[in-house]
Formats: sequence, structure tokens, C-alpha cells
Amino acid sequence: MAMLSNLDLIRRVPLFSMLTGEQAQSIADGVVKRRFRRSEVMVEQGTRSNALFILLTGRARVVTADQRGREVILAVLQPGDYLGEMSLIDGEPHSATVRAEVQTDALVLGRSDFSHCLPDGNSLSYAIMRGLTARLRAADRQIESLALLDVYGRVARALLDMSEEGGGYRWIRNKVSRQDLAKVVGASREMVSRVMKDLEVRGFIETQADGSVQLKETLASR
Amino acid sequence: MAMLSNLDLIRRVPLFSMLTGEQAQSIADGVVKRRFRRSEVMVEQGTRSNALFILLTGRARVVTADQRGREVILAVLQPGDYLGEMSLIDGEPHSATVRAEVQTDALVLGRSDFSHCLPDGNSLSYAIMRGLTARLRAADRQIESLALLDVYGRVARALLDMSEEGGGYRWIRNKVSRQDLAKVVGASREMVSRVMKDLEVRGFIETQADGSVQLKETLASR
DNA sequence: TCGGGCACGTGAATTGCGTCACACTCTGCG
DNA sequence: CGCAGAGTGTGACGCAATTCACGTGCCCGA
Repeated sequence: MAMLSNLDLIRRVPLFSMLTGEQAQSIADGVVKRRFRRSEVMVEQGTRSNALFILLTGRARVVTADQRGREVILAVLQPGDYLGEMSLIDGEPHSATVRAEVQTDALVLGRSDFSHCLPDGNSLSYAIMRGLTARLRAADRQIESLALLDVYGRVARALLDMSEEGGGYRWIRNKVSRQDLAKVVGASREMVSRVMKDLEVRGFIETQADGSVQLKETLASR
Repeated sequence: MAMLSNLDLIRRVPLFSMLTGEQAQSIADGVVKRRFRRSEVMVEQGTRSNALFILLTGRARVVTADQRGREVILAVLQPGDYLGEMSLIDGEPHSATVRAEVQTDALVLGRSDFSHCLPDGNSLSYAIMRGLTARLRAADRQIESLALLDVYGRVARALLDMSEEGGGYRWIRNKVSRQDLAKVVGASREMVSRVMKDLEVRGFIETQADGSVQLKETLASR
């Protein structure tokens, strides 16, 4: 490809197709082009890179992995796709790792340049965006659970997710039926029953008389 | 609860907490309060309701179900949570059904009132919002697959999702390794191998010499 | 008050799927 | 050219999890 100015590059990106000339120029001034080698990590789960990456060429893979190294592919990004926006919107660390599958070029747009394209920090639409990214993070986590964990692990994780802090312990206040829990973790009612009995016998959880459940510290480990 | 004006109600909703008095009043004028009975359907998968619902009291459950009626619970909504925004943002039908678990009151905000709180239709932030909702739809669908389908079904669905129209057939152009496909559908490499061989033998798919794959019409049925 | 849902426990039979082990075919590269 | 490494087919085996078939307690409305 011939040597192109940043402005020319931006004009080829669908994400920016609606910008006026002035806006496009402003983006162009803030943008840097960067090349990633095959299998190079573009952003890493758990870290922050404070930038938006827009793929120009190549291909990248969004993955999460458990501690044993087993991977789940959440998405494959093509030229025109972008990444890193969730972390910019809510300020949390990246929820997944992105690795270049082949040599790929990307535009890098820093946090400050990106954020003055966003709606006002306390507007309704910004609140909606935050809500969407929160749900997307939860959804990706759920996909990982379903793909990598057995019913034991999924039930334990679901219990942790539903619980809230209170008096030094984690609690689940409103009683959840095992039937419904089964529909959350994608397992049979009977299996959830057996797993929860087991968790109780082993002392990981304790259901009170009023139906609420107390979670022991040790549950998080498994 | 005492009889409250719309404006008072809105002031209690976190989603609207940042609005100025003027903006809040404008929302208050456009909003209607509606009561749903226990187990009443608030929005139905596949339809459009062109409104944003904000829970005031009660509880609602977001579910998808397959044709055999087996359900997956994607989320449980509490007072302050909202629903219907994805359909308003991208104009597509609802991707899930929401049912009230108990009697619940909700504010209903019509499309037109909602949309002039959104960023300009052709702004960058709006493009980002569309991108987020698209990924959320895909993620929810993937959760449903993992929870309800066996490896056969998940592989078939993944192939359909990756394919694109071309010359009367659906095609997958860039060769996908079975190894990677396994990481997408959450199964073992060996199992994906066996399934794909089976799909080939039964005439659902046909891999060409160049590595691309042709999908037969009949695949969609299974 | 009684009966009929509805959520729940539990055992036994069944199976889908992961794991292991091994042989085979490519492709790129020294 | 030949070797190494990566992706792949395939059978055997074991186990995790669904399915089926019960019996149980409980709440609620007639």
C-alpha cells in the first residue's frame, strides 16, 4: 500500500465514516499507526492500555483463558473492527486478551482524543454505554464459564456472582430456587441439587432457616 | 408508596440521576407508568416494542428459549435496571424475552423521547453504541448455544454464523482449523473433528480443494 | 380442611463427550 | 533434501452429566 497520511487512513475506516472534515482531521492528529507481528499481544487481559485500536489490515483474535491455559475464542476481528473501547468507557482493565493472528496494522487513538468524541460524562447516553459494557463483560465471563468449567465450577461462580458483601461474609439474600439456578448455569435441576448438597457438606456454603445462603471464604478458591 | 408525579419517580432512578432539571422534566413528560402482573411478558423475543422500560419495583427475568421450550436465564433485573435499549439503538427485534417474576411497575419511555437523549445519529459515539449492542446480541446467542445445544448443534451454528452468502450458497472463505473451531464452540478438537466428518458424510457441508467450505441449505434445519 | 401443584432429593440406567494414545499428512525451513 | 512441528483422523476407555422414575415436604387456594 502506498504511503498514506493519517487522514487518508481514517477516511477508509467505517467507524469514522460519518465524521465531518474537521472532526476527521482532529482524529488524524491524535492517531498513531502501529504494526503488530504475528501472534503478538495487542492488549492483555487484566491490564489497561488506555487506547482505542482500529484494525487496518490483518486479523486478530479475542481470547480468554483460565489458569490452566485452556482458551476460549470470543471473537475474530477483521480490518475495520476495533478494540479497547470497553476499557476506555468504564475505566476497568481489559476483560480479554487480543492477539494478532497474522501481521496486522492498527491505528491507535489515545484516551484523551477518544474521550472528547464521547458524549458528556454525565449524560444519559453515556450511562447507557456504561450499562452495555457492563453487560458485555458479564456475558463474556459467562461464555468462558460455560466453555471451560464443569457444573461444579459454574454453580460456585454463579453463587459468588449473585452474592453481596455483608457483615464480613458474602450473602445471597433473596432465595434462589435450584431450578432457576440450573437455568442460569446451563445444567439440569438434579445436577445443581447434587452439587449444592456437596458444597454444603464440604462447608463451602450454609443455607439459613430463612432461605438465604451464606458463602464461606473458601468457596472463591474453587 | 404515596402518589408520586412522574418527575418524582424519575428522580429516584439512577439512570436519570445526572439529568438537569430541564432534561428531567422533558423525560417526565414523555414517560408513562405501567404495571405488570406476576409472570406477565414485558417484551417478547422477535418483536419490537419501541420503548425503554425502567423498573421501579419488582423483579424481571431475561430469558431465551429454544423451540423445545428449554430456557436459559440471561439476567435478573432489579429496580433501577432497564430493558429495551438495545432494540432502540439498532432497530432490530428484541433478542430475548423479559418476564416479570413478581408484580412489577415500570416507567415506559417511547422511542422518540428516548432518541433525542441519544448522541447524534451519525456521531462516533453512536457508532460505538451500535457496535456494543451487536456484540451483546452475539454474546447472548453464544450463551444460549453453550447452555442448550450439544456439540453437534454448536458446531453447525458456528459454521452458519461464520459463513457468508455467495453464488446461491453459504461459504466460509478463509480456512478455519478445527482446533480453533473447538475453542469457539467450547469442545475438544477430536469431537469437532468427528462432528465435521459426520456433517460431511451426511452431505450438510462440503470442503473444497482450497480449504474453503460450502454449506448446504439443509444445515440450517439442524 | 383437604387436595393438587410445585420445588426438591435421590437412586439407577444411559450417554455424550473429554482424554489418551498413536499414526498420518502437510508445510515451511534449515 | 529431509526434518520438525503443527494440524489432523480414529479407536478405546472412563467419567461427568442428563434422563427417567420415583417418593417427599410444603404452600396455597378451593
